[in-house]
Amino acid sequence: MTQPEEQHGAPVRAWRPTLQEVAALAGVSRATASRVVNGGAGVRSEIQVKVRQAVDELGYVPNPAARALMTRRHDAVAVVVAEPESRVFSDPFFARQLRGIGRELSASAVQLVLLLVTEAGDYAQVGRYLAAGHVDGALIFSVHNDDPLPAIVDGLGLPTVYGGRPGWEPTGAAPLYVDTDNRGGAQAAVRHLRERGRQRIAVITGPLDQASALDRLSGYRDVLPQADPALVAEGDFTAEGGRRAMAELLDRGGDDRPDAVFACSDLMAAGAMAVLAERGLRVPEDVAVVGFDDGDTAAQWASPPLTTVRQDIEGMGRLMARLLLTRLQLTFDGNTGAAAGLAPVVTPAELVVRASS
Amino acid sequence: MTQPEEQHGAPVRAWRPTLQEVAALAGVSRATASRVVNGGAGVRSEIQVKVRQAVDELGYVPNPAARALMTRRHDAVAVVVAEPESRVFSDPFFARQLRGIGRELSASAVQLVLLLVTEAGDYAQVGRYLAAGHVDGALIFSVHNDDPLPAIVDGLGLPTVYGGRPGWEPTGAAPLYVDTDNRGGAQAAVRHLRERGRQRIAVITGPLDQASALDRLSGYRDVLPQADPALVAEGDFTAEGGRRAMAELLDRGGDDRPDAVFACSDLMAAGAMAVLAERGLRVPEDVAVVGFDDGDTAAQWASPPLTTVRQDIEGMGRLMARLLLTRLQLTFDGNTGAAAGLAPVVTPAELVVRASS
DNA sequence: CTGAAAGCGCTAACAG
DNA sequence: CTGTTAGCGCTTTCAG
Repeated sequence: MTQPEEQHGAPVRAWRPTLQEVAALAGVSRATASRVVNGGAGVRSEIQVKVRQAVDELGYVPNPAARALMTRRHDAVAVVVAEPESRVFSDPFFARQLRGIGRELSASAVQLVLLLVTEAGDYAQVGRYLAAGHVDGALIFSVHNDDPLPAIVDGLGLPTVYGGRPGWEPTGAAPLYVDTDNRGGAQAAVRHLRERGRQRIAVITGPLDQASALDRLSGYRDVLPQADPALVAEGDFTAEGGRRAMAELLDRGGDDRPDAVFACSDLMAAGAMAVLAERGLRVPEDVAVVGFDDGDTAAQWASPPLTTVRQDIEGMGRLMARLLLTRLQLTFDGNTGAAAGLAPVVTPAELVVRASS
Repeated sequence: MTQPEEQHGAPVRAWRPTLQEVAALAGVSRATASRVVNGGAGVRSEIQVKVRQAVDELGYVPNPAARALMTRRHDAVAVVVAEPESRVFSDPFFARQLRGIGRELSASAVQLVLLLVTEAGDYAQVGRYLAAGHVDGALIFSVHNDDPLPAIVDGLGLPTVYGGRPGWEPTGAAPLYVDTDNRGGAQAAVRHLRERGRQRIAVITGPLDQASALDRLSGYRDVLPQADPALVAEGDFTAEGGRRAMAELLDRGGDDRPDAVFACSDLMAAGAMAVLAERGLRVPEDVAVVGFDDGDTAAQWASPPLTTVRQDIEGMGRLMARLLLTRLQLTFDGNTGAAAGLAPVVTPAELVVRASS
């Protein structure tokens, strides 16, 4: 008996059948067995059946390490999420995008490997992981302007798709990304407030080292180029940040307070509304509020329900995955992708009017 | 020239240095190079230096596939999340636990592979993935009573830790899990409402095929064994479910409506509060509300702020990871773990009183 | 259409 | 302490 005796019920299946044994049982060579396992192209169907029987009988599952060693493919992609301010996960935005990605990948039997960057030191670890060639490609989120990741994947030549337009100057190949029309959405939001007759429209921005935050601010400025600088407060996409920014806006103004505020995320809008409530200001009578995201929770459960800019978040996730997958396919075929007409995608952002404005 | 000519800036580093070349450059054998790369135990420090220089010079990174083929370890664990009702990601609960797990694993340089089960068919895919031996262990969340996953990992003998007590009868070894004191927390919540003088305390439960939901309901019944059955409504942990359940409770009662409600998740509490607001019922004057989770968003941003049962969500995630890691270490040492005194952990749940009750 | 042979890059005995 | 020798399990030319 070579198997160690178990002390408990669950048998640790330390030993797993190999292709060799499948071949032996089916009475064919390893090579043929391999062909069948990989689709069976060019194998007599009679033999295919025998091999598949053997596979079932033995419960054979290919060893991915061995396969990867040979093929240099892993059928896995990394999703890299940097959350320096531990923001990502309190925001449903990312979660929904992740779901879209998961759906799309699992349809192609490609594994999703989630890499969380929590502390600065993790960048090196993630870099090593990617450099080791664990995965065939990467999806990278919420890149800040000083983010080391783009340089890393660029240096590695790892096929990558970004979530949100990366704000850095492209050095090598043009980056592939999926983004919302942040600027257009912001314009629509601000225009809406103006059309409602609001005179002093404030904005609570996201962190200004991120392209999405900058773009939304640009949209605001497009519509209100002459706006009082005191109407702009920087937030960080979190509820707490929205809270702080709103308080700041109110404290600044004296009695010339804003009569509307465009918060660049729903979470910040929620924070802002909490402050307004505390100060006895009614929404929308005294101050109209518009958010951005429509990532369910915040917008729909706020009272009053939040007017916001909707993006198809899950769809963006799917798109990212799809883009990467075709890029990988092309790479495998020896094409770099850019040549094949792969290009960034910008999805529309649509204003949804509810009671808060 | 064997390397394909690049059409674009980014060089695809198709070729990567192997241990062989590191050894050659350092003037030692592969074996020695390998030893150095793996810590250098028992190698003259003089040679270690030479090898490390070669590693740096060449930018060598070990090929994980080759290594796994040999060692049968992957330094990766799977996190399996089944979200049949697409609930998981709208709930900050899971996200925070994930963060705890990520922190703990990255401290041990163990990779986190996220497996999302979205549709019924995905179970087979996840099963195959786990069976293939991609990972050394698994963390499994939100097991329902008919969940096929426990049987799968059990059959595979894959070291596993559950998030939340699995509600099935243990067949093999006793399952390892990390859970909150759901029952105790629920008792505290209901007792609190009773002490506040509430007479008709309703409960909005979670999905009753999940242990956590059942345990919370048990806590309610512990305190109010004689409660009117009409005061119990089944929810599903989502805001929308809470909404429906609350409406049901109000419609049932006639003018004998509840004067308090214990919602078994914050999200459901938020839904319930929305319904109460719509019907012109004040919180807490007319109906007191208590939630469960304290997963930031919902509880803190509700108005009025929600009284709820707090659990250390991130800590639970860390604990799960830690438990699995020590279990893996033991497995590697040839021990099954149960023998070594590894046991489930139940963390405390503490009532946090805010304005809603 | 099938089999034989040659590794992919690495680690783990086993000698020296 | 270090090198030599065998593979891990799989795919993939290349003959037949």
